[in-house]
Amino acid sequence: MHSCLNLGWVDHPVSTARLARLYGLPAAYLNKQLQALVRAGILTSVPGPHGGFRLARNLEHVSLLDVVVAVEGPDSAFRCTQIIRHGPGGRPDVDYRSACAVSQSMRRAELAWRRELAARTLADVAADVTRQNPDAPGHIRAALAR
Amino acid sequence: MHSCLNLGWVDHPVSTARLARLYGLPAAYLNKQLQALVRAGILTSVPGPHGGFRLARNLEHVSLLDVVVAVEGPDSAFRCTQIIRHGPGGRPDVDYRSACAVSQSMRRAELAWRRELAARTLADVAADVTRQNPDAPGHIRAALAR
DNA sequence: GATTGAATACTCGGATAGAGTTTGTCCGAGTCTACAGGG
DNA sequence: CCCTGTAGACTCGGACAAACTCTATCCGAGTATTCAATC
Repeated sequence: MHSCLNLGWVDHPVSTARLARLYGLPAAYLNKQLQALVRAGILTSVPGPHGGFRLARNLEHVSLLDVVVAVEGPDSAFRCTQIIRHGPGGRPDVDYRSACAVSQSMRRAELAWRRELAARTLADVAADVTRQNPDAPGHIRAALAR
Repeated sequence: MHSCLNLGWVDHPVSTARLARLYGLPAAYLNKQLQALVRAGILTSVPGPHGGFRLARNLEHVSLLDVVVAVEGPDSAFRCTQIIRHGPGGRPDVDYRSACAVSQSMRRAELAWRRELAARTLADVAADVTRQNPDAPGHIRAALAR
């Protein structure tokens, strides 16, 4: 998310090494995550010299949920193992991921989490950043200038 | 959670082995989780023959969040590593777990999740179970009878 | 027959290994750039 | 002086190990029961 925000301040491709150096991160590892963002259509990659990553679309059109799903995967955090299928009164033909009352409650909670993340875009977060720390964009632009 | 619900149908201590046999679970592993629920004050343990676990308080007074916190631990699922502390414009004296805009948004989403879990008690879930499957309590009582 | 004592079986409780997922690393394929040689 | 070809360096991309968390297991401490011996 921070890398996406940083890319929002500039308008030219930035290499993984440059982005990683901002926070002292392992470049190869960050690259792995950025690739996931490319597969999700959030970033685009440019090979060769002067290449790197840039935003595929405006920050307004990228929700926090988009980023989370891209990095963490599409599976929900709570996974129902259908445990009561093997219990007394359990039927093999019922899908307890939707029928089990416990699973329903857990999914409802996770849905609230996702709803909150979906309602917030990276542009909203960027606005908060500039409000709280107006010279942050300048710092980032300077660090990412060619 | 299922074990707590099951204990809600009976009023005598039930051993780990009995509870585990309901779903074909490893008894020693379930015991570990039940111990966590005891430490959290949700269950009480009774040693010796005819011992086991029983509810420490009524299901109405146990929220899903209580169970989750007892088993998963008190730490939030999202942990801010204060990454921007090492970036340009980062200050060592600021706690970015509360100051960072990204962290704020993630925490807000997790708060929505916790709020949902806190608003729902095990008694609510038990009511759903009896509504959807009225003979489930009978099945469990029969399986857990001395 | 009632009581007391010890032995026994059953329970929880925390310390100890094994699998799975996340984190971190490496090298190869592709591409733009820059330079040198020739026209 | 301009053009073209080639070598080089830089980038992403996916395949490969290490660390950590979660899952699963084992054995010891404690307690109610039960049985037998005694009063």
